[in-house]
Amino acid sequence: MATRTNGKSGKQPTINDVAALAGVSKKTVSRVINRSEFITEKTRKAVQQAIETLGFVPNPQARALAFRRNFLIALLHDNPNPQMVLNFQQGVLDAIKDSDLAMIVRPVDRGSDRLLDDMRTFLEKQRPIGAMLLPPISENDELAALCDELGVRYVRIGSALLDDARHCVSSNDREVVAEAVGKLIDLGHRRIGFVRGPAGFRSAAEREKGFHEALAQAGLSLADENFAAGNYRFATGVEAGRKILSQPAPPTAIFCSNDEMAAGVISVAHDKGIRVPGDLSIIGFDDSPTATHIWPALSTVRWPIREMGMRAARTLVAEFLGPEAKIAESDSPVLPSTFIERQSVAAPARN
Amino acid sequence: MATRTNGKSGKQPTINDVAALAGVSKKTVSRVINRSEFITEKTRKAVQQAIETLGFVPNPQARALAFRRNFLIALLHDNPNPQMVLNFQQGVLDAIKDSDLAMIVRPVDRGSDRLLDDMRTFLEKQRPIGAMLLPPISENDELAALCDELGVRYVRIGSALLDDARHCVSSNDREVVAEAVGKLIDLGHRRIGFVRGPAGFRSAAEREKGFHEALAQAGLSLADENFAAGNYRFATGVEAGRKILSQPAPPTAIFCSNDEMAAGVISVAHDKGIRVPGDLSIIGFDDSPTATHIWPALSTVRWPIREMGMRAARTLVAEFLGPEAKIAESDSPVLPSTFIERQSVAAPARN
DNA sequence: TTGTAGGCGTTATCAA
DNA sequence: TTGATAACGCCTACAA
Repeated sequence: MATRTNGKSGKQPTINDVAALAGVSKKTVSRVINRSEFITEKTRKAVQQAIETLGFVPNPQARALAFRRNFLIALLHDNPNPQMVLNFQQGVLDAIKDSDLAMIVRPVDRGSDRLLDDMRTFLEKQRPIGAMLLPPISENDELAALCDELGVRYVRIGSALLDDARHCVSSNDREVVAEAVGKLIDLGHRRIGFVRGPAGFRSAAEREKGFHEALAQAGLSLADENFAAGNYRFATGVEAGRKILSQPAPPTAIFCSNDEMAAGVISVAHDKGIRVPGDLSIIGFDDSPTATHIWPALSTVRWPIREMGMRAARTLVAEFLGPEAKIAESDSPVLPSTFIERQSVAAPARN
Repeated sequence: MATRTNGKSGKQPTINDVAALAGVSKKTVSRVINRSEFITEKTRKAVQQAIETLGFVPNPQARALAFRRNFLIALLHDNPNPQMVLNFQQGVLDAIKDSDLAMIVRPVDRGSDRLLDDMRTFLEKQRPIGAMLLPPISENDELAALCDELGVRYVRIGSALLDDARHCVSSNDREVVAEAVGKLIDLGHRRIGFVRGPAGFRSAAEREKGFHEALAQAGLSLADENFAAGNYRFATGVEAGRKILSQPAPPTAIFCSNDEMAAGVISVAHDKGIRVPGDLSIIGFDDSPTATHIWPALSTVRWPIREMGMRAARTLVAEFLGPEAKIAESDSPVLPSTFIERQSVAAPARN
């Protein structure tokens, strides 16, 4: 019994239908699909023609089986912040839009002791071409090693270079925080508070370094009573605000390591009748929706997260995307962040 | 040449390896994998044994090819709000955690005139078992029809019943808005403003109905000057606030159809020196992160979005999940929302 | 440059 | 209840 080759049996047309219509072998069609070089322009056109008249779409499942690899890229994250995850997804999808790739999303539990096993099962089952690791799990070296072991490409997203350029996309948190705090100093602020992110997070460490760099450059230092450690959540911003703003002579400005904590500090200021920015300037980090929704609107740092998503996808699977997706050797894996000035910053009322 | 059947060639063991080790045919192994009934307990155990010693995991790509169907469920959304999308994803993943299913995510552009074509290509390529449509694209009947045509199951998420119970998961926006506005009335508010969502959105219409229901029940009505139409974005909340709060005798309370617009109204109130909730009570909708990040914290309505994600997955693919995922006939597809009281609501200062 | 034969790992068919 | 054989749709190796 010959393979069914009619294109009208109600099913999707297959490579056989295309081959029959174009009068070539299915291998030739396969070559056209996969952009092989060894094809005469003439046959290529004939095959293209047949593909179009039939509306043929290669079956990804069959390709996946033959290639021993799924045309998927996986996004692994621990939900650092929804806006970021979604913006990143958007960037990835911008990059793979016209390709054969799809994205699967996998939230993971960074705290779980089964994390590595879960990831192994997931990667073995899905066999994605590559995986993108968002912070903070991107900082986990064991995960990267696991990807290597399983032959899954990976890219780690971070606040600083976490790996070599082929495996990393990052922002420049340290630099841009130094710049932001520098602006506070230029405005005349001398007593500047700092709310740190959670211990063990690279982003928290980088932002802290940037803060101290700026202070050191101006010959300033951070007093213990102007420092608080949070965990990037609103509630810890409130705690930080209560601690720092309860002093008789609180600082005239506070740099918070993310917007959510900055919102917490601002809300304490409102409670205490401290005017922002009149009495207190505040800077956050992330440019989250919160930054513009609170009052006054928050000066903050914008991560180019959508661009990072696009870059991550290109770093991972450039050859599956168009030629414009190619990344030059000279392209840095560091995508610069931007300081955004809004209403929460002003010169200090008095010296 | 016989099929390679050694389990040690560095590759994953296949069904052949299992069959060889258990001394049965591969079809029998297949039956065990797929929980066929026509298997002696004895052979079943022998096969199980072999599966475990080999650490065999069925290859999803091969299954997908043979089944002509990918073990995927697709999440289609138009990014209504990141928190919601991510919470929904989380719910879906809760549901499919221990199954063979994975989730692919596909943001779409509701405005694009290629929307239907894009969706068709996507669904034909990926061949997911089912698709989940988030609002507002869930309201698009053509999309649902497309799913039907392609043999892809679907579930539509909405603010009200958009389809029959097998194709729908919804909240009860109308009721809960009526309840929330009822509370304002109980507190003594008589002049209550309303900021509507964008025209053409079912959620906006449902919330509007709920608002008018509550007013009607108390014999009140909405004055034109206390009404504004927004598009769910912060900026339109600001516009609405400017319009409604510029009157000589503005309302003592405003219901906003989502949190983002409520934040805009509150920010205008701050600008004008109108105290919230002293002079003006505000209620939002969504219980987004913004609701707790602004000052004062916003009374709002919480959508059970994570539960809806879980329910959507179960509605779609109950038979792939455990028996506990089964949905009874009597289970309503409506998951009730909850009114959350925070600091933005109080009794009016004077009558 | 193109085609033939065979394999990827699973399920379906139908006979035993 | 089980198994041999043929799909599923595409790709690789090798031959022409």
